[in-house]
Amino acid sequence: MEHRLDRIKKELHAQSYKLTPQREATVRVLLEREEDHLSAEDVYLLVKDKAPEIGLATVYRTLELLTELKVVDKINFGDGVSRYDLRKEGAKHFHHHLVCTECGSVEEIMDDLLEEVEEIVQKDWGFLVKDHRLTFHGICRVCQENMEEEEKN
Amino acid sequence: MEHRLDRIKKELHAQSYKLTPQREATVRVLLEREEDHLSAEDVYLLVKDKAPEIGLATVYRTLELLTELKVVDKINFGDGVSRYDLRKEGAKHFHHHLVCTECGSVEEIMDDLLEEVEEIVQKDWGFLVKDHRLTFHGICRVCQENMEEEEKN
DNA sequence: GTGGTTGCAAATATTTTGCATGGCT
DNA sequence: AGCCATGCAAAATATTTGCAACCAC
Repeated sequence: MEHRLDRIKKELHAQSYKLTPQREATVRVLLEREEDHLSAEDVYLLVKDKAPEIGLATVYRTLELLTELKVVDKINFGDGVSRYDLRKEGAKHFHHHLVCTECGSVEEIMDDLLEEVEEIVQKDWGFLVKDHRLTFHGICRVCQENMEEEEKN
Repeated sequence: MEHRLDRIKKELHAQSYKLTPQREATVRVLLEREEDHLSAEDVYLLVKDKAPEIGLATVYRTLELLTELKVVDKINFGDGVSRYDLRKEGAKHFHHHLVCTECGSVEEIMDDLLEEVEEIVQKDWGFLVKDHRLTFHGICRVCQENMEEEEKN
């Protein structure tokens, strides 16, 4: 954890930004809740526990900064809210998501899966791929099981 | 064109919705500008040419309705705006996009490309895939060529 | 008349910005 | 002093909702 914070600190410094207490508190929240997909508001509320004086605007500014530095990815699942997702260390690409249309759960997939597809896109469309976003919509294992249960009744 | 409009009309009727003049004008705009990725505001301005009395709220309501009926897909490229994209006729899945980070152009890919990946997801994660969203970010052919030009100078 | 539909205005929600203040070097 | 960063409030954007009026059957 501290190791990743240090890394982020270095990346900030490399661009002559500072790791202020507010920024540190924000990054810590993101590290602690890595599996979640927090909105700016979510982050704000969690950061307020650590640093009660912080303002929402600062959280937005910090998240924007972290997005620029590619420390987080800004994602959007179609509700009106942007969510922020920490990049895995050393990950070349953004990871994928499985969004369940029944229960709304979001599962992450770290495997790349798209290497072949990217090659096709580069070859056939002449498009130089830098990153991707892949989200599957469907029904998660748990909801499938629940639906089978219901059918029995 | 009329054929597709008819189809949409039937789908509306099947759910006891009507194809009002406002809805028709909206659908016509979407059909005419199929290659584009229009925001609600964009659609509104275009529809106003055909039906000047229409209100923005009606456009939003129509687009929401069409999304429900799976006539259009609501997408989001990360700017704060939702865009609406007509489903290709008979398309099982949403098509993919290539977003150029240099010039902002958006190219569409109709090929499926993901069949194998979906099988993996179903098998390894027990997730029943219904649809997907895939967007590649990178540099389009034209911008790549421009960048090569510049390097020569 | 009934029920879905519309336009307008107001309300909401999310994100951005202006500006005076504060902290660090 | 100079500069980046912050908090607050106001502004800007995007979208949704309440409601009276409207239209078609």
